[in-house]
Amino acid sequence: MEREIIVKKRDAVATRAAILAAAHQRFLRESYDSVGLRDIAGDARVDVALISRYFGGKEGLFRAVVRHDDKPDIFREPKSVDELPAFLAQLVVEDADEDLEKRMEMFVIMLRSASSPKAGAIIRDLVHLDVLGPLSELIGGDQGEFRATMLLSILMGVGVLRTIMMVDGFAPTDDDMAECAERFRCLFAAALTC
Amino acid sequence: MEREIIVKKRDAVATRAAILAAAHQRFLRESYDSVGLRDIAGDARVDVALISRYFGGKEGLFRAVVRHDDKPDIFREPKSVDELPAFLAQLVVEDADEDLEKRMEMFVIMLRSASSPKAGAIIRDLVHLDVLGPLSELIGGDQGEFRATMLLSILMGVGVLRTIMMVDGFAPTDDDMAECAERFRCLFAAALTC
DNA sequence: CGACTAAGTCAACAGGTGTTGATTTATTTC
DNA sequence: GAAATAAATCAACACCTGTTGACTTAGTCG
Repeated sequence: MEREIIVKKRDAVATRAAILAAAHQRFLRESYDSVGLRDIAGDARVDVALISRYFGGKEGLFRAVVRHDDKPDIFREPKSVDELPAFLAQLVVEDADEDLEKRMEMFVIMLRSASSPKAGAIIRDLVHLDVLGPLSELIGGDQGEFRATMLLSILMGVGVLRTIMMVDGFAPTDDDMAECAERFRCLFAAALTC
Repeated sequence: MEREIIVKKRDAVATRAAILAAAHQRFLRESYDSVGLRDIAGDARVDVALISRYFGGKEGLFRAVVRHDDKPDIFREPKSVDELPAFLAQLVVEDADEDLEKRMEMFVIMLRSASSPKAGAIIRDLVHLDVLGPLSELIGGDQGEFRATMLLSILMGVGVLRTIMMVDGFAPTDDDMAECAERFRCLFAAALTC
């Protein structure tokens, strides 16, 4: 009986993508310092050395992860301030829409590794440029930056409690999901008008 | 010329306290995985081995840190729901009161290490028992838990943005600190009534 | 086919991690 | 003062970390 050997075609871009995907999943669940390159390499079924080769090192890999995927360009969409609360509420509550969920993942990755010295610097830049900037610009006014920070605080806080601290106080499981969304819409609106 | 030698008295409880204090400061600024026991030992001017001896290991030390200090018993004080928004706003904005600042430090420590596998478990327990429990009990009602989670989300979010992501959008430096506090009071009140 | 290049493998490195045992030193007790 | 006990030190341990260089293999082009 011959043993079946899986021969993987030699495809640089494919393995690069595999590494990137595996790293995304790992960084989504653990912090930068907790994740080892050998863990990622194992998931991607790839030799460890290839990571340092393709991405220049762990830091480069992390940078590639947070820049590559659907980055949190949530606030780059042409959206008026009026519909912002409802949009954000949907973003927080909604569970079905895969696209929105993908976008929230980037927030989780950022939250998880924000306290690591190396990853933190990368993340801080990303927050200022790609999130806080567009959001405060959208809101506008002299209090735009303040209110943008407030909105982002709520967003981050919900993310922290839910996915990192595993608090299930929001419980969008029941059919009262619409009610939950309405509550968040109200809260976001308050943050804008306070 | 005789070299001055500092002879440290052999005091178990004193060195234990020194280790605890050094660990507190380190965990306040970096994540559980980033901080090394040798860093802490160096700060406390103590041999590394003593840490594992006194606290049973790194995990035990971290547990001692988050349990020992002025734990976030913020919500254990007999406080009515009515004055809760103003109190939380003061907690967020106030910079002078050293006591409140000390209490917020525990939140930062929790946020920093929440994503580390080992420290995360310890923190999650702490959040549920010492923070979320009393807070939702204070608020009461069938929506108490939901609203408690909302309040804590804002609190956590502000902490994340400020001390970890280093976003200075709130800027309580100017004399408009009172205005800033009022904004937060309004936001917390909205979270309670939404 | 043969040469060339790109892709992947292997092993080892240098440095850091938390932890433990044996040892020495100081302090207290008889 | 001598014995006993607690406190602190030292050195080493396995283990894991990211990274690098040399090597082997697969795919391609002439």
